[in-house]
Amino acid sequence: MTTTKNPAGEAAANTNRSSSEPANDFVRIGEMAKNYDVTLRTLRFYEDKGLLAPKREGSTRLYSRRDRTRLKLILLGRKVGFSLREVKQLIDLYDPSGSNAKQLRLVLEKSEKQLGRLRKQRSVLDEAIDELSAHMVRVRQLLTEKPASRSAAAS
Amino acid sequence: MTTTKNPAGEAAANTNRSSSEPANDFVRIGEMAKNYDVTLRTLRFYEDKGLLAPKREGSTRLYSRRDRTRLKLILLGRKVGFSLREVKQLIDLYDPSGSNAKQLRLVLEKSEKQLGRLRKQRSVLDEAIDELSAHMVRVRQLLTEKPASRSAAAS
DNA sequence: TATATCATTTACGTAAACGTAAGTGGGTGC
DNA sequence: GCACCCACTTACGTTTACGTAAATGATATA
Repeated sequence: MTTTKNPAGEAAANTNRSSSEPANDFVRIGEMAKNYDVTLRTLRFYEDKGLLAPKREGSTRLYSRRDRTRLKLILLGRKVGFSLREVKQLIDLYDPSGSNAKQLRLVLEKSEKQLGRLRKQRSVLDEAIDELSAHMVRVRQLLTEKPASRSAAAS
Repeated sequence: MTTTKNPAGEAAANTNRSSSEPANDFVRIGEMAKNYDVTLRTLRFYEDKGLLAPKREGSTRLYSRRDRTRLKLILLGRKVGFSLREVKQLIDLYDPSGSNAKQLRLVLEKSEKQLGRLRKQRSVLDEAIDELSAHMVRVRQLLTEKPASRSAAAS
């Protein structure tokens, strides 16, 4: 009995561990973390927030291909600036496997809004860059001028 | 004795209150907040953090022109993405009124670093925008195609 | 059997920049 | 003399996305 007790009679083709091929249908949390460059904490956190729901073998989490796809979506969502709450909403729409019609439209809507927010962020950023550059120009002038100048470096 | 007791014998040319001209040498926190569009809480918070140090008339804060200049700098710093801690460092450099030499250089250094961070942020943002746009394209395709398509909307 | 590795849960901690409530004081107008 | 407004202080609350113990369980290897 060195090869596990096979607790629930489930699919237990759990041969070698460090196979780098993601051909295994299920991976454990460690692999998952490595493959997607997130921490274990993050994966558990996402689960806690209802974003992931891997199956369990006893207490051990097993992530399926669907879970991996979901994680990819989550990470994409995060990358493009959605909060986890929003990501969850979007994923909850996607998931009911009936992603047929207005669900996609809703995703588009949200995406457009987010796109707007991103563009605005970019303009704010550009403004900041401009102002910082301008300020640097002023400081440089103070440096090259004779040190006989007064304050007046604000605005 | 309807015109105040003039508590400390200080300059008390405190004539009319709602003068919209910032010609008064000292303003109180309410004016300050209005003029720079910040909350009272913010001003007190900045003071608590050592970023501002208005003088007091009794317990009432009075902000001088220098204080206003400092606030402008603070807000500029915040706008270009410095943390309050960083802003404080920069201002503490500026202020010793001996802003002669390497202080300005240091300001420039920090500013260049920050500029780099801002540019990087922008590139991240641009990437996000691109990815979101790309994703939207895919979703739109799923919408225009006959609804006979399968999953595979990730990545 | 002892050890090492990977996993689990619970739960408090962190960072930034204030928001917000609660209770109080000072000065002014009527 | 009371109502108001503006201001003050103290101090806990908020938000997001995890980090970081701490204590324990399960599995594999030597």
